[in-house]
Amino acid sequence: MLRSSSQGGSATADEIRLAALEQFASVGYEATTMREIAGNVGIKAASLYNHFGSKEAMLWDLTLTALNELTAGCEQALSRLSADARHDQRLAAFVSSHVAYHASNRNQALVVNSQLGSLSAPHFRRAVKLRASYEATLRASVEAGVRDGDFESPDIRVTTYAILQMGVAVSTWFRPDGQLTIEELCAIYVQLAAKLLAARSGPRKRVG
Amino acid sequence: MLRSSSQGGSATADEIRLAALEQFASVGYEATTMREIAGNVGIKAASLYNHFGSKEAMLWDLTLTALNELTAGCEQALSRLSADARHDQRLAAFVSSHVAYHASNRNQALVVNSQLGSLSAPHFRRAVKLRASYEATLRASVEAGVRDGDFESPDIRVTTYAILQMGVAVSTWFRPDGQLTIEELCAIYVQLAAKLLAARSGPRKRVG
DNA sequence: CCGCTAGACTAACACGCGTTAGTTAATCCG
DNA sequence: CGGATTAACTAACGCGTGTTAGTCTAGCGG
Repeated sequence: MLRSSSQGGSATADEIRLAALEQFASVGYEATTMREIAGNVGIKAASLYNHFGSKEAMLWDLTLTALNELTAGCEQALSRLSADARHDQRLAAFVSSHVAYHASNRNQALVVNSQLGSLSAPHFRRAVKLRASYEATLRASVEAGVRDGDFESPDIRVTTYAILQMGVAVSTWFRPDGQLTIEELCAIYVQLAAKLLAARSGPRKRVG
Repeated sequence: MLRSSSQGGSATADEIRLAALEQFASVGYEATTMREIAGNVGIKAASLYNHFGSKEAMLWDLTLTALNELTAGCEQALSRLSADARHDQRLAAFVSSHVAYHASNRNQALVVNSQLGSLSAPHFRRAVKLRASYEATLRASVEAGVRDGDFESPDIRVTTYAILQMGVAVSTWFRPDGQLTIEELCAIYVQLAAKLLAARSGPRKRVG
């Protein structure tokens, strides 16, 4: 009875992921029923268990891939920079990838940002750790910039949260058919983050 | 059988409000059971119906008072300014009251910001309207400042959301026993908002 | 002092939930 | 071509939900 041995790869599993994600994002995990998810895929609730061991397993699957994609996007963006890139360039790279993710993957972002509490305790802890390490990446960047005098901030931790959070909020109001393209949006947020961290004297010249 | 005629005023009703608010904020409306709320008050679930007509009525009660208090705080802060206050002063007043509310009333803020979707459709619409008018207050302030050249922004709407959202996020991480007092916190956010909207040339002198 | 009301209680209902068991039709591999 | 596997199905279970009905008791006003 290894019902749940091959969890994951099939095309149906991806349809389920999509349906679950949409439902979790729009009404929340607790308010979503297995029968609704199944209905949106075109199967019966019991058949979901051929692909996922439980409802919570779906949420965990979605959460994990979302957090991994978010982190990967950020690391990729930073790795594209030359090793001696200026602080404002690193900041711009992070913010741009952050905002792009939250605009392109609104449902994933919504789930990660408001349904984590429905995970089992161990999964919740792992998710929080992943998110914390993502946040630490930005904080380190901000700290370095402040240390070198390129940035100025009344409070590094608070400012880091502010930058992250204004990007996260994009997932709640951005619409792809709206007035702004994702590229324009990223550019705006890069400017906003730069202003938030602007030093009174303007950025220093790098001392090679 | 006018069970629900006198909804509201008693001391028990307030205990219920408090218990429901805490539960809604910490695990969400859908995951909260009437038996849990009742248990935290020290009564049985059925007795809740002597004070509130339904579970949704509790959420609506909490939502409405939260939105009203938020709006009232902001209006009060703005009304304390002299009529010819500078744009940066108006901005500071708004941001300060915004952040103070979200730091002092974390549970209320959390409910308003992530449980609205569990309201009935009519109540949901009213709540969204109230929140929109609150947001419009800030937007108008930003627009006026930009028009007069005191502020500069790559996109007024996006910047308004950014300011609001970085304040909202305070409710998710602020702890009253942490390193920052609410006053310090407000001061930080006032500075951040000012930097976000800073004009390259610095604020103009007012032409009286 | 008595009747009324407010507000607690117990008991129960109808329903929907996540999940399991067992079965059946299609599809893939040797 | 035949056995095994995949993945759908129907049926059902046990439980917890929001809510209602009806009862009991303490306290207040006339």
